[in-house]
Amino acid sequence: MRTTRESIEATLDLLWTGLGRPERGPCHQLTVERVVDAAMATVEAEGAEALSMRKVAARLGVGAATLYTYVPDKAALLALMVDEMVGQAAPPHTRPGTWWEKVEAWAREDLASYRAHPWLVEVVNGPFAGPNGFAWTDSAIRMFDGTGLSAEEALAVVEAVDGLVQGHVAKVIAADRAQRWTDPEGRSFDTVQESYLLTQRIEVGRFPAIERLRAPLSPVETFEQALSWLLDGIERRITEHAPGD
Amino acid sequence: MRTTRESIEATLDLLWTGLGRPERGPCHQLTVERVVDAAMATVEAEGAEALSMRKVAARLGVGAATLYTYVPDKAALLALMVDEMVGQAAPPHTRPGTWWEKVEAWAREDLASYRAHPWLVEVVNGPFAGPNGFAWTDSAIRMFDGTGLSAEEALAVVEAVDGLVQGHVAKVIAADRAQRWTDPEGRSFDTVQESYLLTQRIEVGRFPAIERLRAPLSPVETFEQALSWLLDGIERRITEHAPGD
DNA sequence: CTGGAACTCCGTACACTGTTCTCCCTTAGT
DNA sequence: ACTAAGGGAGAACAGTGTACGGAGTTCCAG
Repeated sequence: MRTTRESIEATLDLLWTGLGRPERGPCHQLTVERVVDAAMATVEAEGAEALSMRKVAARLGVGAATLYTYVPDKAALLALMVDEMVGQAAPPHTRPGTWWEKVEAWAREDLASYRAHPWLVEVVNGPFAGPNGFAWTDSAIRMFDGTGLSAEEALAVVEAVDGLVQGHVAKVIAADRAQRWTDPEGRSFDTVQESYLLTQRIEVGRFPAIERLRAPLSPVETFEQALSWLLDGIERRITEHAPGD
Repeated sequence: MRTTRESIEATLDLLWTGLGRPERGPCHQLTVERVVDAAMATVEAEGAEALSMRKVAARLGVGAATLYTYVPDKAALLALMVDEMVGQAAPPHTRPGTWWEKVEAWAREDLASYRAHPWLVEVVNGPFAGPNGFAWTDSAIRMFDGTGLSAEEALAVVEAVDGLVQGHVAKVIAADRAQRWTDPEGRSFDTVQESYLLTQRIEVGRFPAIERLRAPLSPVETFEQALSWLLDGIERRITEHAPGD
């Protein structure tokens, strides 16, 4: 898992141009695409923590060391997986509606995609940018064509919304996991922790503001609120900035 | 790293009441606090990925298996570390100024704290809530005393801002790392990647919107923008909701 | 047609990881 | 003094990423 300069350039080559045929020696038995697909299948089935080179290799019917013919690193493999995943997302600027509707639809879809593929969260903020990532960012900036925002400002807005999504993703996924987990008697993690706290540990009056809570919002509802507030603020910025546009 | 019901309850006991003296057998050589402190020292010095039970044990001059007398799990140790860290943060509602100023100050300090202790990011969204976490949340809700917001809404606002912070934290930390990393010739990761892309791979016209970028904002500047937009939206909500308050 | 260079594939090995088992020895209560 | 509870820790287990070296394959130069 160590990053050397050689492996950086090898990874960038892989992202942008793929792997060429060898000029001598035996033909390739596999392709980079097949390796990436096998890695995606494993991670989809078993989660990010269970992704290992040996498992990917086993899925391809190949020795573990063979993967290093196609991919310099596990980090490079992850970068390829992320770019593949980004490539499957719809280009945001082609959605119908106003900039508000485009952003809202993209943000919701983004959250849903993270929930469906939780492994992405732990991996998406790697340092590498691939062609699909660039194409996506390009399209995202164009969501604000016609609003009068500069490209710089549009990118800042995109990163603001993306930041909000990613921040809530961690909470939503944690909540998903805490509900899915069950002990031998079938109780969820939340149930166990809540009953422990209520019956045993928390004295009345110790946390007065928390006691005022009656029906806290779910993480997804909180996300929807936060998104609308942020979009409100951005709208004010846009109308102030270019009122005649 | 497996979570069982026993280990959940043991962890909760540890968080809320600590570890009692043994009634028989030899005295404890260590305390839970010393184990947690040693773990914090290791993680502070070497990062989250390098934190291992053996290293913590070595720092205490003790065998690795001994730690399991004090702590049921690595997960429990991490939960204790997080609660300890949260306990060091200033209670948000005691800051001076309006709710806006309190939130802004807290958010900036939060971001700074994550940058100073990047290991927190990967660990803070665990399922466990300890006494310091509860106290902090309680204090955070109180930032909105006098605004007319209900406790539920106040909590939603807090989580919205926290989500924004956490989302940007990942980007800021990634940027920090990419700048700190250097190859044998002293070039940073960004430099290597950028020169690779500019000189070799990206044809003019492929990403027109990105080409319009002249001086993109830094991650921290983007965060400041996003925060002010979000606070704008929240202010609108507050004044609409309780205009006479 | 024949080296030999270049290359793929992969068994093995190394230095790690979290955790359990088992044994020894210290300690407190009776 | 005796017994049982329980702390301390060495060894082991099933994993991890990846470096190395050897075996076998393919192509090109002579």
